Amino acid sequence: MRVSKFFLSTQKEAPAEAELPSHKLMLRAGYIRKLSSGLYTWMPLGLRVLRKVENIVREEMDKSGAIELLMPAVQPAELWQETGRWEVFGPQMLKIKDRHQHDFCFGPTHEEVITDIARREIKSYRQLPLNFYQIQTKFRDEVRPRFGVMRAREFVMKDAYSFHSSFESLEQTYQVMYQTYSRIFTRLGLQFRAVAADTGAIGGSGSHEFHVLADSGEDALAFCPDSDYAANVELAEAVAPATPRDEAGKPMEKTVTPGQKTIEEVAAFLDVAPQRVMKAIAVMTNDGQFALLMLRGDHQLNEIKAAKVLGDFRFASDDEIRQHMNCRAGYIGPLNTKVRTLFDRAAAAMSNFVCGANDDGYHYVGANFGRDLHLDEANVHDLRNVVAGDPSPDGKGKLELCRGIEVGHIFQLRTKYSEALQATYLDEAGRAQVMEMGCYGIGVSRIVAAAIEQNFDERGITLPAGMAPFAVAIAPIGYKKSDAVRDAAEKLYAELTAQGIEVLMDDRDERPGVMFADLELIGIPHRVVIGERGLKDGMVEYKGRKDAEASQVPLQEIAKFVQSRVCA
RNA sequence: CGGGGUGUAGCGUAGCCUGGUAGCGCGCCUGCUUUGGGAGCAGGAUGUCGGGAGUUCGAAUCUCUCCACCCCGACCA
Repeated sequence: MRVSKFFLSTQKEAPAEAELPSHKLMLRAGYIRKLSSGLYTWMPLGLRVLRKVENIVREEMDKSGAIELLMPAVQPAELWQETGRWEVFGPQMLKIKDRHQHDFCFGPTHEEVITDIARREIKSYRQLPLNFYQIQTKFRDEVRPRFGVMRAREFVMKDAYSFHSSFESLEQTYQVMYQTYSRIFTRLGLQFRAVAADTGAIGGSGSHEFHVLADSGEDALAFCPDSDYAANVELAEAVAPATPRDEAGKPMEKTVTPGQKTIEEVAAFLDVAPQRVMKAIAVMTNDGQFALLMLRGDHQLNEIKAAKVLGDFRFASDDEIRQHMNCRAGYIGPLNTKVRTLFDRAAAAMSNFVCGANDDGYHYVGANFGRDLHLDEANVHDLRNVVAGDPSPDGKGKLELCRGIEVGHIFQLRTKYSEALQATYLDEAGRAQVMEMGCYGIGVSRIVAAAIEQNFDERGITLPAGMAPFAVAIAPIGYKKSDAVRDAAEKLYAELTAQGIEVLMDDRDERPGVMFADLELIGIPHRVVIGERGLKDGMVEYKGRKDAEASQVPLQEIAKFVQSRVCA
């Protein structure tokens, strides 16, 4: 490709709205342009990268035995009403009406449609297992689109759905997908980690997320460097402390703590460590029940874990706290109350602790279970986020934390959708059986942003070879003025192109600085500079995008040299 | 949805508090010179100052209102 025939639209300055390096660079390099919140055009250059990702995903999916199809983006409401998700999915689903006022949605996901295909087309256990996939545009009306294509409303996703006549078969395909995903992210040249995950709204049992590791990632991940344990912090189990509670010390005292409401304030005021203070969080469950969640002062509530015990809940308002506890938030404690109180495992292991006295301006000091309040083991749960240094749940070391960008997610759905939509097949005995299902997603467009988040420097994008928009750039200096330069550049361009290498020839006759800056910004892994200065001695210059120094290569050898670098 | 903020040329911004000529850098167009790290000189084009209403002799500037976008918290690939 020649720059003169292509469309580069680089910018020196990034729009003010962009925060993340990947977002800024994608805009500056002219990969994408924003149309509206969460809606982006893939410009010619960015589209090449997106297609690279798509193709690798497609190749590996095909290799895994999955079969590609393409479902409609627009879906009728009836199907979603069958599974009950027309209501459940909520405002994230873009609902639209056709000219007959019939309800449709722009598909946020395709379980309903594929399961409808399955129930119509699959009759016999002999046809199973099957794994269908598509690469397609989804729309989710995100509460807060951000970070460019990282969390866009319209995005490209690879989604696969498998159907099985037994759970064992589902588990097998799940394993195959796990390995396929690992291969895909490896081929893309990304640093990633697979973690055990919460199954969220889609439901089902087994689930893993694949994360590209990046400090700007929205998810916190816990992993054990001494074993293969890895889980999203949402899910990672905080095990109960191994050491037994200390003996109760001095008798409990009610202490004045005027104006000291937060854990930090109370701890500082009483001159104790925050982990000796018990934190109370007041919530209202969906059925209107008021409850207290007790945590160690230095720990954070994990709302997903709490919801598993309580069902959906929200934080109680100040009025509700006053009504049930007869005191302000900040002075709530577990003593002398009939309110339902749940304790985190670590909170339940505290002794001689500080807690609110359920009396404005007072805390108890030296409180102890057994002596001062009864602890019912049935009320002890894992309610907190793990922190670095917590023991690994597999008992093989200590957890570390890192951050990641979720780019893939695999689920064992089991029969949630097949049952709702009556997707059945006939087994060996001729009886109708509900199919087992799995589903497997990859955020294709998100991968591009995540990859850049992991691969950039002060000059621009440094994408791995598998994703780069072009493999090689040729920068001729004095393209119009010097016959020697132009001839050498044209010859190299023809030679490399004939080898099937994707070359971008900068024939704009721009000044060198402009060419270098552009070619580095847009992330081309290999660059050949051809100028009269070098040609006098029969030399041209080669520089890898991540190399510190350029090297001189004889003109006669440059084609072979580049070829070997590209194929390395 | 709640909280905070911003809207001035394609991009980045000054001006707003204290009302009176809309300015700068980059980019763009023309010409000449230049050609190994975002060139120099000369000339040029581009703004309903987010929309509407109000106050005022006069509004980018003050007031109200709507809209859009961004940032921080609950969802997801």
